[in-house]
Amino acid sequence: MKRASEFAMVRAKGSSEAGRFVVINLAALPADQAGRHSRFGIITTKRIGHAVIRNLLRRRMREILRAHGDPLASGYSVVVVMRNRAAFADYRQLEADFCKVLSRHLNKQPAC
RNA sequence: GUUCGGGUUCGGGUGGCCGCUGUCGGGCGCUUACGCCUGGUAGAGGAAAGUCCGGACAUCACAAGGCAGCGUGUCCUGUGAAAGCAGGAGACACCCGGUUUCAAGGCCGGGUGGACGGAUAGUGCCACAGAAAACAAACCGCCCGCAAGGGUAAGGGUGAAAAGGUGGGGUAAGAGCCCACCGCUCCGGAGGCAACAAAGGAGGCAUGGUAAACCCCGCGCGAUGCAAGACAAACAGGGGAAGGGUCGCCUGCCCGUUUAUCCCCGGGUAUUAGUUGCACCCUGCUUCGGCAGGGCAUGGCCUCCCGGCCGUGAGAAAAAUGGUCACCCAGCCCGCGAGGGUGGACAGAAUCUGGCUUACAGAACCCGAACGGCU
RNA sequence: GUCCCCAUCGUCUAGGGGUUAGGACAUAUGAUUCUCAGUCAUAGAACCGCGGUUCGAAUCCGCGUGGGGAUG
Repeated sequence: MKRASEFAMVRAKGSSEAGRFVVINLAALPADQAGRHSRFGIITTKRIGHAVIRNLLRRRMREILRAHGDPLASGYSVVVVMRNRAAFADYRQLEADFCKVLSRHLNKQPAC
C-alpha cells in the first residue's frame, strides 16, 4: 500500500485483532479485485523509538510475512501495526505473537 | 605497574542457508513493451544525527545602482577553494610561589581562562542604597563667622563601582596645594616580521563601567534551495488594464527600467504522481549494451626515499542493506581450576561535499602528570 | 528531504537588563448559607537545560533538549 487513504480505510472498516506485540487489521479487497494479490502495509510509529529500532521491526515483520503470510496471499488488504513493547521483543517472540493473532483472526488451528 | 589528562586510529569478524534494492549478462514466453526463471557484481556512519557555518550545482527576462541590512574581529606561521583547524607569540584577568616595600604596589617564575578592534567619535543606560553614579556634587563632619553665608573631598556610612595610593610638608580646616616613592596619561620609540614594547622625556592627574546597548572602524556578503531546476508538455490566438502592473536578484525606501507583466475568453495538454537532475569525473570510439585511455578520492601490499603494484567508487522513493545457524574476538558474572553462563555503545544514507557541535560500550598505539616498586 | 518559528505557575498569557516575575481561569482553606451554587478573603504554585557577557540575565549571546509550522 502506498496511500494514506488506503491505510485509513483498512483501519476504519476492516476487522482488527490485537496481540502482545502486533495489531493486525484485515479488510477484503473490493469485489472487482477479489482474486488479486493482497496488499500489505506496516505501521511503526515514532513512539516506538528511533529510526534504527523502527527499521529493524519493519524488516523483521516483512520476514515474518514472507514466512507465514500464505493464508493472506490473495484477496486482502493487510495493515500490521507494531506496538511499543515490540521494541524489546526478539524475532522469535514476534513470530509467535504474529502466528497466534493471525490464527485467532482467521478462526483456524495454529498453522505455525 | 596503577590512576588521571590529552591526541590518533578502530568501532566486532568469518562462513553456510533463505530473502531484499540497484546494476550487468544469459534463457523462456513469436520480436518489442512487459513478465517469469537464472548467474555475476555492488549495497549505511564516525557521527549517516543536529542543520550551526562554508563550497559545488541550479533558477531568478536584460542592464547601472545608492542607503538601510547581515556576518566577522589581537599578531605571526602552517594548512585549506572557503568556512575553519593547528602551532607559536603578545596584551589582559585570576590563582600560586619567590623577592622588594612601613604600606600600596612593583618585579621575577609557574599555572588557568576567554567571541581578545575601538569607551579622549558621538548617544544611551548604571535599579536599590547613598549627600553625590559622572561638563560632578556638600548629608553628617571639620574650619571661618554673632548670624546670614562661605571654605573644605582628609574622616563617616552606601554601593558592583565614589574621580589616584602611601608617607611627609603645608593650612583656619583641608586639598597634587607642594615634595618623595609608586601608579596613571601623553610624547617617544631601543628591540621585534608583527601584535607589542625597553630606555628617555613631559603632565599634578584633566580619562568610572558597559559595545554578547545603539554605534564607529577594518574586512567580507545578491536571494532561493534538488520539493532547486530541466524535458515530455506549457504552447499559439483574441480581448482588456496605464493615477495600473513588473523588474533592477528576500524585504523597505530612494532612484531608474520596461511592457518580457497582470486579468479575462475559449482551444490544446499531464496526473493512483512520468523521465531526468542522481551516483566519481573527463576525453575518444561505439553494434548505444558498453569498451579503451587519462585523472580524482580511498583502502591494502612493497620500498630508506623517489615511487610502484593491485582493488574499490551505495543510490531507495510507504523508501533496499534483513532473517537464521555455527565458530571465533573483546567485555561482564560464577568457579582454586578445567570450564560454564551472559552478551554487543551511540545510532540508519536521500543532490554531492569541507568543517563545527552533540551522542557513544569498548579496544590499540603515542605523549604528559601523580603515586608505588625494582635497578 | 529542505527551510523556518516557539518555549514563563496545572492552563492561557504580561514582562525584552534592576533585586517580591504580574494577571485571569483552575486548585486548596476559611467566611456567608439548612445545603449547594454564587460572592468575599487568604494561600500554594512558574522563567526548558548547561555555559558565557554583565555589578546584576526570564530578558543579551552560544550550544543542547522538547514542541510546532511551511514547502510537491
